[in-house]
Amino acid sequence: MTAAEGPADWRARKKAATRKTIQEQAIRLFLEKGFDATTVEEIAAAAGVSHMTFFRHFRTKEEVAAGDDYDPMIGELVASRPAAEPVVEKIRQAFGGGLAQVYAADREALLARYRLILETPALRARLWENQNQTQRHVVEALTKAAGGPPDDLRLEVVVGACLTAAATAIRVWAENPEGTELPELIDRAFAVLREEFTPGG
Amino acid sequence: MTAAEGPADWRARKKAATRKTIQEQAIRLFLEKGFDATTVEEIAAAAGVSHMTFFRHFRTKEEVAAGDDYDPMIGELVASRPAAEPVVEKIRQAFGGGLAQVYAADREALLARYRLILETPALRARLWENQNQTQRHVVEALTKAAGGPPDDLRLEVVVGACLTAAATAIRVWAENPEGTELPELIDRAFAVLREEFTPGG
DNA sequence: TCCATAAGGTTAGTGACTAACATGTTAGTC
DNA sequence: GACTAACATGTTAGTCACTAACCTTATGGA
Repeated sequence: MTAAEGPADWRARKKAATRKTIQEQAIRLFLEKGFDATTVEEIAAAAGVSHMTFFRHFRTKEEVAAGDDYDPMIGELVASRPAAEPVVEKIRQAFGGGLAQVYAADREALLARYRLILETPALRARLWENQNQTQRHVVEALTKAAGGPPDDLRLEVVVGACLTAAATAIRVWAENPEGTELPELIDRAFAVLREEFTPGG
Repeated sequence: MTAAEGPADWRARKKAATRKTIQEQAIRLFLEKGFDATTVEEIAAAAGVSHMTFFRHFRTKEEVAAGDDYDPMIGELVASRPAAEPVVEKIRQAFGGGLAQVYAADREALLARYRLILETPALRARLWENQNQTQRHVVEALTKAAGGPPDDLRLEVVVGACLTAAATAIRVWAENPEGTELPELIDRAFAVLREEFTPGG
């Protein structure tokens, strides 16, 4: 209770704390016993709340493990790149840069989370839904950054290919984290796009 | 009961007939009332079976609407292309060719099914899972077709980009079927890949 | 003091999906 | 022609994700 506190500020903090506790307990249990073998009831109990509170914070059991917290950020990063830069390069820089930070700060957590997702069908499905949503955000950001809406199909295909490349790099990394490091893999994945789709081919 | 009938042949036929009935009734109800508003119990009743029979034929409610019947075929089509052909061209030809047939025979059904899938979150997620599975099949087929396992990341990225391009074309088509026809869109999507990822930028 | 608000709890559902067990029908065997 | 194994299907009784309606509690302001 120092001084500068908004009206209902501590409420928000408490709510965020509850949310964080739920998420931590959920991830812990998922890693310990597997996603399917963990019930929402257990997660709620471990977090000291009722199962309704769980669902007030997360719409589904999948969302707590594979929710997408970074999505709006990616859109901004892409939009804030120099206008003259080619689309592929914008995405590559935005994505690579954003991920490098998470990677440096939290490599082990990122790895554990992705392995969990990749080995759980329900979470994999959810991850793709996220990727598609990211794609929509990026396409929207790029459309706004350019003048009029240029070529919908073109933009969607390019962004889709880039995100697929990035997702592939992450997948390959998670499957063999002892091998090449993630940033390097992302570089390589984008290099493949450039090399493979040349007319001289 | 003519003559040439395998031992347990008519069993298989009856089973296939039941499966087909369930699927037809399911799709009909999904299109009439929406996916979420249709219960498995209703589908089973409409098909004249119990809900257990439904689950013996389809593992989940999603599978009956967004199951992937063509997956093994794609693998074979890709593998049977001339070895010298670039990977992108193999996939483009295999995919384009296979889809053109379905398209010519069943355009309306294809459209209805895709619209249903695209407007239902649960089915969209399932569709992505399918695409990933197709990707695995194609990568496997190509790895086998080549000699040793060349570059895993390279192949995964290329195949992923191609399938994403095809999926984007289908999506754009389903969202606006009055516009450009699907085969044309697929051509364009692949053209975008070629044009956009050239080193010259 | 009293009331509005917002986080959380309780309870009673619905519906997808599973496991265990029962039934009828057909294919081969004696 | 009865006998049995195999198999598609049915019945029943669950578990668990998720929802809706309603109640409780605690804070912050009037």
